[in-house]
Amino acid sequence: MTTRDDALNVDEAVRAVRAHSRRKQVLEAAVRLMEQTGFHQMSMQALADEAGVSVGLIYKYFGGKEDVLLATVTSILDAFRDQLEPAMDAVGDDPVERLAAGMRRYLEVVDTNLDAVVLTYRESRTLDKTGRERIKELEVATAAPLRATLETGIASGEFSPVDVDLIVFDFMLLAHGWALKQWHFGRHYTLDEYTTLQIRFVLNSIVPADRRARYPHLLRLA
Amino acid sequence: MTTRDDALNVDEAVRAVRAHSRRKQVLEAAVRLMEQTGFHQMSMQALADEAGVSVGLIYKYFGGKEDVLLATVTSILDAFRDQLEPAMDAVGDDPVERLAAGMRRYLEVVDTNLDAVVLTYRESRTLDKTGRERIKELEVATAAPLRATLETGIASGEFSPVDVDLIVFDFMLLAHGWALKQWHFGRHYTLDEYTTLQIRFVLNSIVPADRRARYPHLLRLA
Amino acid sequence: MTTRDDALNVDEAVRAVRAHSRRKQVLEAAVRLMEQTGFHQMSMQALADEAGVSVGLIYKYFGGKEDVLLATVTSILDAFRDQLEPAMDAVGDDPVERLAAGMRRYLEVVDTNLDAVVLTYRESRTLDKTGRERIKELEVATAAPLRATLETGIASGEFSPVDVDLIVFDFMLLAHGWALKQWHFGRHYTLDEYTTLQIRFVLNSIVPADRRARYPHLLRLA
Amino acid sequence: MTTRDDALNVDEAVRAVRAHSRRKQVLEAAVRLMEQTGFHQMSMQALADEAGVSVGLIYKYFGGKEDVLLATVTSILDAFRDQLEPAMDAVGDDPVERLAAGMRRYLEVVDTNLDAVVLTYRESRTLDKTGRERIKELEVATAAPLRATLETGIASGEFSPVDVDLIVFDFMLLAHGWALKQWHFGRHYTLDEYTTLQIRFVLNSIVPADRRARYPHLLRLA
DNA sequence: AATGAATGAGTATTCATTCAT
DNA sequence: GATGAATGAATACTCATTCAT
Repeated sequence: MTTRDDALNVDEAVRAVRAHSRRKQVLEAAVRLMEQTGFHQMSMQALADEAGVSVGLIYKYFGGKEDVLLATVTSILDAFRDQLEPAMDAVGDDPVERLAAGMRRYLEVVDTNLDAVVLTYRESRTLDKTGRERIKELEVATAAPLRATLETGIASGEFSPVDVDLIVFDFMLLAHGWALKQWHFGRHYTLDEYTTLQIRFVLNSIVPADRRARYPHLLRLA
Repeated sequence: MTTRDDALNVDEAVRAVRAHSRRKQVLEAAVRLMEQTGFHQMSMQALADEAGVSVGLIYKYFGGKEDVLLATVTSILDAFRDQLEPAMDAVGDDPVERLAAGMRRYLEVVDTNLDAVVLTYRESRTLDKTGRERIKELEVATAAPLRATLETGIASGEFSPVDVDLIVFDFMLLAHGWALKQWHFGRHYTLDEYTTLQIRFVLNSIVPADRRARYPHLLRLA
Repeated sequence: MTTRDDALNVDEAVRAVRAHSRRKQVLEAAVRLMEQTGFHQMSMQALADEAGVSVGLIYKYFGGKEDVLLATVTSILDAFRDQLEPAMDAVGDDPVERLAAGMRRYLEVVDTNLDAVVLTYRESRTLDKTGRERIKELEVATAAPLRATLETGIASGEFSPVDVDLIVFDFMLLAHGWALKQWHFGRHYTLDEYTTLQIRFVLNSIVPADRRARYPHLLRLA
Repeated sequence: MTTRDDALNVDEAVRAVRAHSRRKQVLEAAVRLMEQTGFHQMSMQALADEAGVSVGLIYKYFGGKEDVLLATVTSILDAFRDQLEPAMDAVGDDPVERLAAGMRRYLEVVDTNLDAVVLTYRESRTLDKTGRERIKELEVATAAPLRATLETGIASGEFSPVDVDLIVFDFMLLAHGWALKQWHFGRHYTLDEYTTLQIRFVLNSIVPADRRARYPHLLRLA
């Protein structure tokens, strides 16, 4: 490889890094604004001001307003995907413990992205068909680790033979509920309380009665 | 009271009826349109066309576009409020049976208002503070019959001493999930299957193990 | 027909008249503005101001900016179509006299629409395919009376057996030239001089030498 | 003059050549793009891409977008100026032959610059006053050889005593017509047919009847 | 009561031009 | 010399709302 090639590669790398940082800059501003007012109320000018760039530049890095929305929602779902598995691996092999750890981390991510989660529900209809499909795929993929543990646990008897798909989506709904009904839950529970109660609610339903005594820290009544 | 007064009253009554019917006409059109495109995409002209009235007339019956939204969402929540209690009364006094019947009817209402339920989540941020408060109150009020039965059942031992408020909101989330995740659930379950599975999921968690045998029709595995 | 129907028809008629007058109002303003600056330089806001209406209203009567252009150009071509034949009929049956009269009137119309004619050349590429086709058809149709007289005259020997289509287009080019090269011709000739010279130029070429003496008022040297 | 000065001069020469080649590169790209879409639709970015240079560089060689247009149109008119006289000289001294040869070559240049000629008509109003004056001067200068021959011929009796200026402009209009009305003429004639017919049309009008027999190759009917 | 013509503020997007590297 | 990232002014079009009839 010649020096010239090196220079080119360096240039490209620099550009890629800058592009990524610019995108992040805009996406973070977008989340901040959409939290307050929603996607439709957010003008591109306002977005530019909040991000500290010019309007025109946003169009260099995004296809348009809708593309900003898609990227915003996608980046949130990526956060779920990247954090769930490590958290579950950290507690060992017991399916019940793993599931509980996954749920807890899931809720932590929801809590740090409260408005972004709400956004996912509010604005998905705004996206075009392709965008919506992408989101749905990601949402399913996001919960894969929970699904896997549930299946393992059912096979080895730690869980009742429940409908895996339903339970996973149910838990996601309850977790998203922390964001969706924040106006209610936020007034009555801390995140920790909410997490503990929901984990107990789910496990109570799917751990066979004769095995519950093994998980007093998870299932003990308040 | 004179004849003239009577005439006036009749006139007033006629006017009131007509006004009510006009409002309904517009609201139904609004739901149809918002289902397809969302609130922001719905123009007042399109609403007028769909409702078969003129634009100007809508402003006689509603304060503005946002008021149409508020009225739309409110009318949906009213449907919940009006239908839950009768359905529960129809099955007698047993708290478990009553709760199950309430849940089933709740899900039926969700199913006949799929898009309207989604609307509730999508557009609530669009409303002003007053409107949002009104919606939240209604949503809480809507579930009151379920809450009451749950409390009764806990007091009499039919249910474990769970957190009532949480369980009620959890169930509402799961019920709304039928609409919110229709793209997923609609492909995998019929409404009846979804209902049966969710009722079992909830009851499994909150009916004490030693009482479950009494409700084989609700808790028997599929 | 009932009174109600009459009322409806009257309403419709009123609306049609108003619509036509509004369109004319806008088109005249459009010609004034495009004369000065060209189509692309004309903003819809400026057009609205010049026409004395609001921006929104223009969109009630026209599909968009390009539609305004199409309508403008079309209305000019209509003027040609409506004026040529009467002027030719007024001078009787002699083909040479008829042709000369047609040319003269054609040039008068060009002169009263100087900028509009230039517009036709300048902005036709701006129109979409359908629009361009429409313009071309109209332009051909516009010259139909000239074409007919030329054919008649060739058949009866008043004209040499020239290529009719070419001569007609040639004359149109020369007539449009009064507008297109106004910066040059306008400085050297009056409209009347230009007309006389061009008619003589064309007739000299297509009237057989032995018949020229019959038209001293048209062919006499200056 | 020192070696150093020589080196500088060589540098300057190299730079001048490169600059000239760069300009040509951009102008050719500009013609290609404007042919397709017109001046206003051509973005500087698109021009840079088509020319294979960066946007910034265009601003080194041209004052701005309008300057590119002026240079483009000017370069086309230069082509006319450079080619007309040699073609006329090649056929000898006879004014009629010279004029015919000039017309033929003029039309050949039009044919190889079809879109550029149209451009001249379309975009002239886009230029500022100075630019427009420059174009007009060039256009007059362009036809100088035709004008000269016509004057010579009139003096020596080969041509009737016509208005020289008018005839020259008339011929230019007819020649430009091959480009302006290409949509019509292109379908009915080849370039050669069009040329022959137009030359005959003009000469028939300006060569005295008693001299026409001398030019059977130019005036014979098809 | 009912209409729909008219308004004009609001907004996504484009693009000529500049300038740090 | 050469690049292309960054700017921000400009503009077509939409649509909630009003009001004369």
